[in-house]
Amino acid sequence: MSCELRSGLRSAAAFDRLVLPSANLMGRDVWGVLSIRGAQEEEPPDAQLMRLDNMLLAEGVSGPEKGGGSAAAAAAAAASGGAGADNSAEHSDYRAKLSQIRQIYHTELEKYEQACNEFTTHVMNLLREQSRTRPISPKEIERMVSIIHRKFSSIQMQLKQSTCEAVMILRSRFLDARRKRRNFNKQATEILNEYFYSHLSNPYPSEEAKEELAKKCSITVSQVSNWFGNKRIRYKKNIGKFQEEANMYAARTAVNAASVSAHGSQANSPSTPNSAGGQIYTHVSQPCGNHTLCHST
DNA sequence: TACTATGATTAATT
DNA sequence: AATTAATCATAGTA
Repeated sequence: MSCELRSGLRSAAAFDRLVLPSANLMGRDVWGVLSIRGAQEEEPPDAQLMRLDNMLLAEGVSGPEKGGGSAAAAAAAAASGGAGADNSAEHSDYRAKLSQIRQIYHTELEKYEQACNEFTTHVMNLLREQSRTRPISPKEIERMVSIIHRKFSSIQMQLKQSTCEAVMILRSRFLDARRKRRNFNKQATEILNEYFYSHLSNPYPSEEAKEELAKKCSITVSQVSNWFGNKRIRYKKNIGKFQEEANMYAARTAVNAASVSAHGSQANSPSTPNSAGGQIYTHVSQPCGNHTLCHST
């Protein structure tokens, strides 16, 4: 199910330029409109227009200047699953692109509005001229104006639709974080490895520890969790392969541990880095001492 | 290009 | 809710 979706996204990789379909909608036969009798058949899906408006508003494209954007992005991330709830690096990228879209949208919208006004006054002038040669009822003028406005608002809707599309594409790309996976920098990996190997007998950092690591590595807490999850399983699967690494970090942190003992003044006892020279991490879960099976009740 | 390393995601498990 | 195990998709490399 998600495979189809993903493969779809994969192939739709041409999103390097998030260009809205150009504003040449204006070039369409605006002039011909006036001669068209049945301007009524401009399918008037107010519902759809509302939907578009709502979405643009929700995504922070049509809302107030700034501030709505991040909220919308957070909402979007949360809606997707919540795993990528707090990315700041990617977030800024997302926001930058979103504001790009937003800017285009606003410029275009303004252009349309201006064109609409210009066109209206132009037609009015024409009518006024004609009124010298033939009588023109106010009703007719009204009708003309309403036709013009209807036409322009339909063009506006297309703009809104295109913008929505662009936002959707941007969002799906943003959400599929695997696409632009980056390796952590050397320093971050060092820090993580250092922690891992110095807590080899129980490589499960607490929430606070994760936060600290995240800060040190300039990555998110969920990334820290991911890293430890991956590391644990991969280490366990092939301890031999990691032996070298383990020794290296064990030696390194042994030196470190001598000088650095406690830098924060937490009430809690620090994690007491057990120097696990060659210790093999074996799932230290001893919930109920003697019992092999610990059924609740 | 094929292979490995690695970060992210997902379903299952507890 | 946190973790495991499997898997995906890309980055880095031979």
